[in-house]
Amino acid sequence: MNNRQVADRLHSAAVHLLRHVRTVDSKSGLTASRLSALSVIVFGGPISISELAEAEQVRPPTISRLVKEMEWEGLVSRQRDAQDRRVTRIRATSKGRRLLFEGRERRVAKLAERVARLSPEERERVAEAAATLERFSLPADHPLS
Amino acid sequence: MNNRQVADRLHSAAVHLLRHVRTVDSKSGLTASRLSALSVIVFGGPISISELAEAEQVRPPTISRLVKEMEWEGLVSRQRDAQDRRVTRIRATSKGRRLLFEGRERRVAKLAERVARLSPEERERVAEAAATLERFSLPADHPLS
DNA sequence: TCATTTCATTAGCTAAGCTAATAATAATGG
DNA sequence: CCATTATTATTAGCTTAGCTAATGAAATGA
Repeated sequence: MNNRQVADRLHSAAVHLLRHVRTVDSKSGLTASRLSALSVIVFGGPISISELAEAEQVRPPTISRLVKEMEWEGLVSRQRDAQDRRVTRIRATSKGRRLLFEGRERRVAKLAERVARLSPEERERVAEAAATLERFSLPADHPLS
Repeated sequence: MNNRQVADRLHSAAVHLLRHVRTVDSKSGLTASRLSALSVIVFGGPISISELAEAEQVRPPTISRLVKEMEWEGLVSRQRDAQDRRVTRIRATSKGRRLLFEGRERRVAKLAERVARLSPEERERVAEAAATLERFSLPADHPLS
């Protein structure tokens, strides 16, 4: 299998994998985008809008609105940076942290059902590849990398 | 690594992988959803709206609109089923086939850049896992499975 | 036959991406 | 030191893609 074929399979698998896990989101109140951003905020510490946008590979206005909504819902809070007053630092509230873990758990549980169906050999290979993938699909300077 | 951890990594990798490849879509005129649906139409032969919706794991109205737009753009054509006149069969036009291959190529090329950066061992493991994943992230009755 | 079921579409809502324009602040050069 | 430029974030307004509910049209079946 050449690079292109590997890439093609990865692409197709990723698309369908996410469609599959998305089915549990209605219960959690956290969509894929929010889960992902919240995860960066929780684990990547207080972070600015532009840093968050870059980490999430989207444009600042997209994150700006996401944060506004999450703030409204009490999942995150903002604080003006004392050194540079243009910047606001975003951090997760305890409610945000709790919802992240719950929402993640739901998605991951859904996926884990399928992981559990694999043969031990397949599971092993997928586990190894997942580690590699996790590394290579993040931008080099992603806060979680 | 337990099932949950494997699943967690897969989830995270899939999210960022798709964000990454999405950056090339503006040039192709084919978004992720269209690429995916068109792919099912091209390889899964003439197919009804409901079959397509199930294959894509979305609701019929979502596919209905997608097909309407792709038809408008000359990528697919419809034909009433002679046996059951409620059903329309969708098939790709030659333009649709061409655009699928081009659009896919762009996304996949973007991904392949990263695949190419892996060590031979990593690449091998990812390739094997991709095959497994492709199978397991599709519903059992997906036309491409 | 007529009541029910099935397939597809339409209408209308939400979420999440984008660009362009604007406001506020910081940094810089004359 | 002030005026200009650059940076950070937001707002406005557009698009795409998901959803449910309601509707029309065709098939099925009691």
